[in-house]
Amino acid sequence: MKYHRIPDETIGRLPLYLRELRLLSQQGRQNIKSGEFADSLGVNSAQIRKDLSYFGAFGTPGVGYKVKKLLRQLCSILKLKNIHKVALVGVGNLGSALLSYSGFAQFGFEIVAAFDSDPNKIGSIRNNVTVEDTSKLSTLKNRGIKFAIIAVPASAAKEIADQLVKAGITGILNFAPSCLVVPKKVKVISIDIAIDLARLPYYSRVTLNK
Amino acid sequence: MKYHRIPDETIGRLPLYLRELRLLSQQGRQNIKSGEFADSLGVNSAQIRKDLSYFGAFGTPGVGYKVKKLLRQLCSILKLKNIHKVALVGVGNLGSALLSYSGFAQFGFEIVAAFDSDPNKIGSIRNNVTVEDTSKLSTLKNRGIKFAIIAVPASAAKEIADQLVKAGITGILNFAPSCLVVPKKVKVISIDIAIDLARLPYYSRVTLNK
DNA sequence: GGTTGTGAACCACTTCACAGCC
DNA sequence: GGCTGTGAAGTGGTTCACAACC
Repeated sequence: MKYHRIPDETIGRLPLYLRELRLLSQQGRQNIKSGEFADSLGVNSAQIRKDLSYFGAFGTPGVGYKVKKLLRQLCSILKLKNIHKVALVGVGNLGSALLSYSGFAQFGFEIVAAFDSDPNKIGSIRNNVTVEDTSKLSTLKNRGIKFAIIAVPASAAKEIADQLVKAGITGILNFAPSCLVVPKKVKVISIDIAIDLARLPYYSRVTLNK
Repeated sequence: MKYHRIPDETIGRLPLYLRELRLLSQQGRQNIKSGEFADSLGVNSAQIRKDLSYFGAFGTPGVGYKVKKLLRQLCSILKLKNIHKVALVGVGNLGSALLSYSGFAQFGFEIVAAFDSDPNKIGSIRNNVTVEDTSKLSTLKNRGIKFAIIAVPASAAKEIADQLVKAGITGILNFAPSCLVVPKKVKVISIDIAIDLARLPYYSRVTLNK
């Protein structure tokens, strides 16, 4: 295939494919065709084949894809073959929930550090992680931690992001309702739960009966 | 302007504009020009003008937009002028965090009901909300609740979604790692935190030094 | 003079459709 | 025969650029 820039949209879908393949694998499925796979994800089958084709030819014409093999390939493409250490900043309600969230493990993520600015929380242990003072964020550089989750109030997020960048973090998952400005080499993915919720009413047909 | 179907992408950005306008309003700003507004959000200024133009002409040539007026217009477009009651299904770690999350209020959302299948949780009170048995989901129909948040394990999500649809819910914010199939009249927005995190390593330049 | 609102141009992603292969 | 991989066509969102307006 000729060279093509790989769309961000494609990268966004690959983890979804991975999630579904895991499910198929657990169900004992050996093979899957792009058509059936697409149906279960609610996308077009050509979309899946095209997405995969950016990275090589993983299937067999007339047969389909081997579930386990494709699973490994996707992990490799997404650089999920090794365990990734993650730092959590902000141990409030949301941060605490994230600390005990089991869903990260399946993609090889492990929260190994937690930070907060509240003296009452610093030093406490949650899910085997000791909460450290945010002034210690610079130590991440020497601890092999490249990813961070921001779960602090909007007012503090920009400052935290700056410190994370200085500490050599290359990827940030941001839950603060704030637009973060970072150098190009750092990737930020922002999730604002309230904003996602705020999109729903628009689509809701106004019904006259209550 | 001629008729145009309004892109989903536009609807996705409007709450972001709303969030930023709130900030500007709090700072006492009276007016904002699309150029400055765009810069603060990291988007193109024509994008903002085009997004708004789908709904009417809200600005003044040569001057810009009145912050408070635009704020009201956006609330109106997004149907956020009234309080929206929300039901939460799944009172685990994430669900509990969502119950005490203060960010929903600014868009007029209020979690007024919570459901779980765990007998130990049913009947308990959290954030002034009594946890009910999931078998009571059908009562939502008569309680004026049109939106729901799913925060249950993937294995239970499909079943819960079906029950929510039957109970007249028109919008779902889904945190379960599962593709939900619902009638067209129901809008689902899915957030899978682990999947968003799983996109980060791909973008991370592999550095040789640890 | 400066900014909005918007048709037109542009660009990028999606879908089609079929050659190639099993 | 059936499905993959992919160039080509289609589609839709983004950006340009400027007329209209304050």
